[in-house]
Amino acid sequence: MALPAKETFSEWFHELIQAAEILDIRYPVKGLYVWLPFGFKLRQLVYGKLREIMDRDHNEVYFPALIPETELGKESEHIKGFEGEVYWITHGGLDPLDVKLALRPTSETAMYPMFKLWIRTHADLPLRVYQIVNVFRYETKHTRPLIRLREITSFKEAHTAHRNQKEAEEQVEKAIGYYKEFYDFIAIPYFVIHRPDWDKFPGAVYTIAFDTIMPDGRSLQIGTVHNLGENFARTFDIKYEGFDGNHYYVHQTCYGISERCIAALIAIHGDDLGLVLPFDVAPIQIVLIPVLYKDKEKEVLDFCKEVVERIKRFRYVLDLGEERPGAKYYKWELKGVPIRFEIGPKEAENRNIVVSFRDERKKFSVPLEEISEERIRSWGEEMRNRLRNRAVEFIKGKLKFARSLSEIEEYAKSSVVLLYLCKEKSCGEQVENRGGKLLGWLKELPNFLNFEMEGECIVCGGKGTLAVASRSY
RNA sequence: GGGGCCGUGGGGUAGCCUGGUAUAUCCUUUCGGCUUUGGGAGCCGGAGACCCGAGUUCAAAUCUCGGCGGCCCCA
Repeated sequence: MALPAKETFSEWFHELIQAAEILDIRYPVKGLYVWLPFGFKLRQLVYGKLREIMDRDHNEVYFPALIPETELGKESEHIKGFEGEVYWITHGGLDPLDVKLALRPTSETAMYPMFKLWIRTHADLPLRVYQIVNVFRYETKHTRPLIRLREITSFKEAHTAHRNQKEAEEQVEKAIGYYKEFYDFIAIPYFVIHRPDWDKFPGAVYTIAFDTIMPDGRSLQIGTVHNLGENFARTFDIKYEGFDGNHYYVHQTCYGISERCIAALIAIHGDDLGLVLPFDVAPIQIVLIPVLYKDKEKEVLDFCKEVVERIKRFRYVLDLGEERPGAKYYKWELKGVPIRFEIGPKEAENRNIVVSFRDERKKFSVPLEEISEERIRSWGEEMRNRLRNRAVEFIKGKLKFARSLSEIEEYAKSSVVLLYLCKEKSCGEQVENRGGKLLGWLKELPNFLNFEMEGECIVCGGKGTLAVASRSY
């Protein structure tokens, strides 16, 4: 009944997503999981924010899930990066297909043949579209719910085309801005990191990634932004007619976020009692627990109705179940409900309410008249700030700065390691040989860190930039 | 890529090594009833399991092989 402690992160996470009814992990295919109603609601609320951000200057589209082998294989770097993990449809009924069909591992090669048809002149640019779809990857490593999946069910991928490199660059910056806004909204701290050249997206010119830190000190990539340059445009022959009547290749970008954002949300904010959800994305924002005694039930229930009148604009539950109040507290804490109202005979008599916040778990009384939409929203806002501060403190505690290669080896076992490193591949390899993966170089310093961006390379002593290495998911 | 461990009610488990007990253990869950209700109440009664397939054997949860699934370590 009790959850494993959060210190045993793997077990805690594994049991929490089931106990809190996020996913049912018993689906009989490795790496595929079922979203339960509560989990799906959380997903919809989180992705609602992502959609709101995207809808400002992207159009939502839907492309087919099947990609012919002839298109998937066109861009040589791209296919090399994915060929080991593509699921293939080889038959229609009993007949072998002339051209095999891939279940999309990502949608560049589905979209770009159409981009070629859509883009004719500079007036068609910039083109900015996104879709939220499932993608399939045949993972051979350990699959994990929400983190390493064979069917990623919630891949938000945006694809853009521009007139020149400068505009593509600007789009990369904008994309980073969208993702910052998104992760700030759910109070998840992140690092914005320029991936090493040898670890960029297959077919990209360069890759910027968002990484956060899980409770066990391993890093989790929670978003990527790629500048594709003209690479795909040349392969798929995507050209536009410029002002001068000449034809030019477009410059493209793409950027994505998957349900790993939900994994980060659960893992970073949760505690020993279960989920802790920010007010805006909680499927249930307020729970009312009546404390019923014989002979006084009517007073309490009538007062509950008055309270409900004041909070009906929010997602609330009045829990009239048979359990005792204590059992209900635990149940709704497991589900991460941000605000709890306790209403018993004393409250009914004094016309006040006992309030408790999920993250603090203190109790205090508030007169009924003070319960208003503004008051509740400000509680939600304060809670987001507390969650963010707590997450930042946690992440700072998981960071270590290494001054030597041997320190990297020592620290990487349980922490994320900061170090100065130059861009030479041989120096990067030295770091990776010490355990952990080189995530790359910080594109910008997070506002919660106080470091110089430049320093001596930990390997060769040359000009280095602040870099990050860690064991990663 | 290499190595190891493990599949028993919805969840967690005992039994397996050394095959055989008249009803497969315990906790949780769930259903009915009584009783209770301010931090996981109690009592009574009921429900629910040996991953799949083949083999060995008089007899398989237990031994062997294969499949499927899960976990851990190393690269």
